[in-house]
Amino acid sequence: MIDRKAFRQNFEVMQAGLARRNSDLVAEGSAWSKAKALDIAQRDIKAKSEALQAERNSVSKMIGEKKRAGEDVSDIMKKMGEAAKAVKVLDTQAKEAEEAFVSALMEIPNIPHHSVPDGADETSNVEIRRWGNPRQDEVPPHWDIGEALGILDFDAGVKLAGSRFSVIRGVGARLERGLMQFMLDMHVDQHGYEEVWVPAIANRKTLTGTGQLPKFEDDLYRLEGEDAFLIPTAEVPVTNLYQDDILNPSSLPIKHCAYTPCFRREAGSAGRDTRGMIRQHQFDKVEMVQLVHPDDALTTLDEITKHAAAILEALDLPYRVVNLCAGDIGFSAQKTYDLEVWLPSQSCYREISSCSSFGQFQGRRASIRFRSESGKPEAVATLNGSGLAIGRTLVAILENGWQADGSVIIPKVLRPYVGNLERIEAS
RNA sequence: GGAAGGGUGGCAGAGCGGCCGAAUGCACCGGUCUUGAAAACCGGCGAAGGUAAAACUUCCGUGGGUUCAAAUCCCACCCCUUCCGCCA
Repeated sequence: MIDRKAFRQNFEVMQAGLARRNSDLVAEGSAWSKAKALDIAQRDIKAKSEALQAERNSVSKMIGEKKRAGEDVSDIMKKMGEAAKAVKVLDTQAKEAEEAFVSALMEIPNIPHHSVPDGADETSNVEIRRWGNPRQDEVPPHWDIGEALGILDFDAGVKLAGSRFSVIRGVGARLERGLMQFMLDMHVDQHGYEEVWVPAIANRKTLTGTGQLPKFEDDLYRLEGEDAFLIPTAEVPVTNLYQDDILNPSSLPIKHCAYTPCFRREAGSAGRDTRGMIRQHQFDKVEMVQLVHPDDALTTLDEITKHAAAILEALDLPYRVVNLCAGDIGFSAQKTYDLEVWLPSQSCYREISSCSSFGQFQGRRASIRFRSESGKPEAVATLNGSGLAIGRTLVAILENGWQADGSVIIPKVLRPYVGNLERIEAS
């Protein structure tokens, strides 16, 4: 959620920032433009309501005092009976106005940081750096490699659950599990994160705190008969571990990593990546989350990005870092670096990790605060990054490690996790 | 699923329809004392909106109701704990 004081005081600046995402966001009829009117209405009705409440409170107090003194108060009480009704009406209106204002605010995305490049879509993203030597020879797509080796079974996924589900078998399954362990171990042992194991189901409040709700309900799997959803990312439960808390500043930064399955309906991506396991309804991911002092948000973003990149480097997978443009960053994000891994079958880089700073946007929504230097509670800054998406990592390993004889070389650091196996061969 | 009990400030835990945003203890912050610390003593200490600062308003699980006045009374819902049942 954007800061409501800043919304009033820096309206023009924020509007310009928002428009960098998409000019529709500040157009007539947008949540942004509605919010301004709703704020004025809200303040106006509240002032009226509060004045009347103040009067009711003071008269009520007086009635109590007079009664105790034995005086007759029936006249005043009769008069207050009328006023009480008016209070109720105004109070209801004030609550509605406040609610309308807040729900408009909830629909407004975060303001992009000034270091985020201009642009409407991914074509304007800016490459920051590259690592590794991408192979340029002809490599089959991972689904052919995986099926030939007997470790990927897309038909089974369809049979069991539907399209965009898959089954991993044998060494492939062990590799999926090994990747998860390897990534968690690295973040815990070398990057200083505390591992947490969290529910894969979250309630409405939790999903609102990180920004998936109310706007993106269609992207989530909702549980029948309950106001709860399957999580689309570990970011949701892990960040919300601290919802409604006021943290001691000495406890910052808080660093967590977690493995969870992730569930996405992919409502808007029909026809994209329909083959293979690039885009699944269910996938595995190791996520890093940090809660930091607001001043440290951007430096921490660099740090998280390095932590994610360290996994790719350890696996010897070529990648590049991309600074997403204003039109391409997510709803809650202030700034995002994507890590894109080289996929030789497609001769291009594909997203494998997304590292974002949310500034205080989520901190305000989820009411995660710390006691600031002034003694007043202030929203923390939150960040997260995939470290990494496991299914896509498996894809990258299959393609980058593929040999002309059809086998796949397993990266050295993973071998201890798969019984010291050096390569995957057809059985 | 059945039964009982319970949701109050960071925690524990009082609370008669008005004098209750709320006793008390712990924790925390500042001070006295001390070489330093502990103890003891003194003082401070919830959040949100609002304001230049105040005033003022709201918040005792959530939503409604009764009343001039609700943490306190009534109704509904949610959650937690314990016991029973079921169960990885």
